[in-house]
Amino acid sequence: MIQARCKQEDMSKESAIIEAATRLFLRKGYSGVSMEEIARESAVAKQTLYSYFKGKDDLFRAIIRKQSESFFALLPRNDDPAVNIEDFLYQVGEAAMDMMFKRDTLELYRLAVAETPRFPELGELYWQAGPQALIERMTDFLKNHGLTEETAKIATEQFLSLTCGHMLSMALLTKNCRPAKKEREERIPQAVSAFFMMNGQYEREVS
Amino acid sequence: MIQARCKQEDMSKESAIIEAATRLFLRKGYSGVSMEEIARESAVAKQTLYSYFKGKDDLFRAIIRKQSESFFALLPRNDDPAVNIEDFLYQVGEAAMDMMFKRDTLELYRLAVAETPRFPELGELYWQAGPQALIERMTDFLKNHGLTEETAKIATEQFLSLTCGHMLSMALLTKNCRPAKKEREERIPQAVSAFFMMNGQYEREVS
DNA sequence: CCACAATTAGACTGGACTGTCTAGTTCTAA
DNA sequence: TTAGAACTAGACAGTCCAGTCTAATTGTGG
Repeated sequence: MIQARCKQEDMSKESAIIEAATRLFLRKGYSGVSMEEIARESAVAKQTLYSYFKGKDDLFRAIIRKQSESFFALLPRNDDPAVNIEDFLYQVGEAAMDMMFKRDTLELYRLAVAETPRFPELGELYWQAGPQALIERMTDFLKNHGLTEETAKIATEQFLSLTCGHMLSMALLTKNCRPAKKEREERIPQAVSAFFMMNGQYEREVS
Repeated sequence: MIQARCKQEDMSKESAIIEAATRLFLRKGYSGVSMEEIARESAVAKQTLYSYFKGKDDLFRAIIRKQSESFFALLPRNDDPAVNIEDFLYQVGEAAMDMMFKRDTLELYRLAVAETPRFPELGELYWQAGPQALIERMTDFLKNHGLTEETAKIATEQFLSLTCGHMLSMALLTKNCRPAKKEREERIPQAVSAFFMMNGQYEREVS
């Protein structure tokens, strides 16, 4: 009565639940959402909800887990050793910021931070799937371009801190306010030139 | 019956409430604490609670407001123009990290991030009283030492991102795990030398 | 000693929420 | 066609909580 039927309902009950729950959790936080609301929003009976998921925490874990993985799957994965460092830095910087400052990513980040005391493994997971994964990829790339393990790690952390650090702190403490594309973009060349100053031994063939 | 009486109960009801509520909110978050619990913990009747504060949100706002101001009151406030830049950077870096990575500060930060959607003015307040205040002080200092407005602002943000950025992200997503003093201290000279590389025109008379 | 204010314990209201249960309905596969 | 699975709506039990109310107690100033 509430919603038109779909023919291909094989997987669609579960995915409707997941979709609605994701939307609600990202928008209103863990405590802000009730199972009834999720059931209503996904046009499914409460019983069905509980037949797919053991309980609210189980559903929440599943949602956030899936969501964080799919978010961060978009992180740049450039292991072409032919690319020079400068181009790589520009790519990573831009991709990382585009990703990090999307509304949904910020909300997920907020949610992860907020619920880390209650669901510590989600904070861990989020860190691993997101920032840590990016750090590893970037470190590997730099190692393949002649930096030592230690230097590569430090340079990576510094580069990401420079691009995202300040604006991330600010965005997390401000409702509905994300940095403008333009403002974001100024930070990349700053961070790139900082990188080269601190690792002066590398060539800079591009402008 | 529960607790021995104190003679000087003038202000002590209210301060007992504030103290207990602060402890509880920092430990368990907004939704995780009930008014009954606060009343019990501060050895006060529920009615008294409501005579001092209009409701849970009113109490919460008061607590977080006060707490964030008192936390950040400890931020370094060095406007002695005789101090050279390098010393200043070391001072600020150390103070900022000591402050930022205390358990209570991290919990407050987490709380502010978590409740920003619900209490936007608290996120704003936290940002103003904390990071923003530090940025302004540091920017002023640098302007008094010859940097332009724009350069000072950029250098400040970069310096703070470099010292705190990466470790803050990690600490927020990890329960009960703060970076060790030793690990924190390595970052300061890195950030200081980055500062001077990017602002090469300034003398470096100290090691 | 009295009047009044502050405080207390605890009951209570009204509402929200999780998770279960029931009884009926639709879908599907044999 | 029919049996069983999946699903539905909605009631329900049990818990928790914010905020109010009452009746009693304590402390204090006059």
